[in-house]
Amino acid sequence: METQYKEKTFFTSKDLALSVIGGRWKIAIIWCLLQQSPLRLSEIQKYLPDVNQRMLIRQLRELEEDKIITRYVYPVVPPKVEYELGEIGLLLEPVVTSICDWGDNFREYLEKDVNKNQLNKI
Amino acid sequence: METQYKEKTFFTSKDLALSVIGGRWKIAIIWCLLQQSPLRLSEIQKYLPDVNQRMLIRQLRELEEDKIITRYVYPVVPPKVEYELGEIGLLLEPVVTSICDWGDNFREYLEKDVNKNQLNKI
DNA sequence: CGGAATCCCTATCGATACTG
DNA sequence: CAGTATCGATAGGGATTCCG
Repeated sequence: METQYKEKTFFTSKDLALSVIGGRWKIAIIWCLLQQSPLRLSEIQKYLPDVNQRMLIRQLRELEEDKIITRYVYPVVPPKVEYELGEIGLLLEPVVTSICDWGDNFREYLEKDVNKNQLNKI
Repeated sequence: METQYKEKTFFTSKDLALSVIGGRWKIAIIWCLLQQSPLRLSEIQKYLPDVNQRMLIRQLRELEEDKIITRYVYPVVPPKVEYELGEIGLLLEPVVTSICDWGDNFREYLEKDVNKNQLNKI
């Protein structure tokens, strides 16, 4: 989902939003930073073990370009970098929450389905 | 985002949700079906001119497998097929709404930014 | 520690053409 | 109309190495 909003002239709200948060791991990253903030790269990696480092860094860069997150570099040795949600990024909380809520519903729905199938087998 | 929840044993709610609705065009498709339902393939294409037909069909199939949408085939010539949100799919309305709302906020945020930059140039 | 860089492979995407 | 088929392009991703 690397269509940048900067390149296009017109967007509906959903297209604009999806161009920014539609990336493969972006919602997951934002979820992390809503759980705890700021986070160092290595900490995000612990939250998201399935994402390889290169991808994670790419997605973090894109989010940074779009001002969703802020990246603080401390000039120390060894390096210390912290990521944090910006003003507009924090407003994504309802999006993440509604997705998690729906996930809960979907899980229940799946379990109901399993029960139904088990009943059918009797 | 073709990690199917069926293959994994454990998921957080967000991972489960993202495995189902995280696909490239799925939120957009669900958005369409919340605007109007049922919709024929050609009608969805009008809503989403940026999505090519093959991708659209693939994503529709995946959503169908996951019971998010229902596909009705009328046995007529020429073919008529209608897509509709299912019970659990309809519950995605808050997700889509919150994304659109955030898109509005982000647009405002961008415009503020433009103004700031213009002021800086004076 | 937090990356950048490289190689390399696969999955997904997208356009076009074709079909019942 | 609602799809398949095909093919080349691109994004995703793993592993490893190197650097300040």
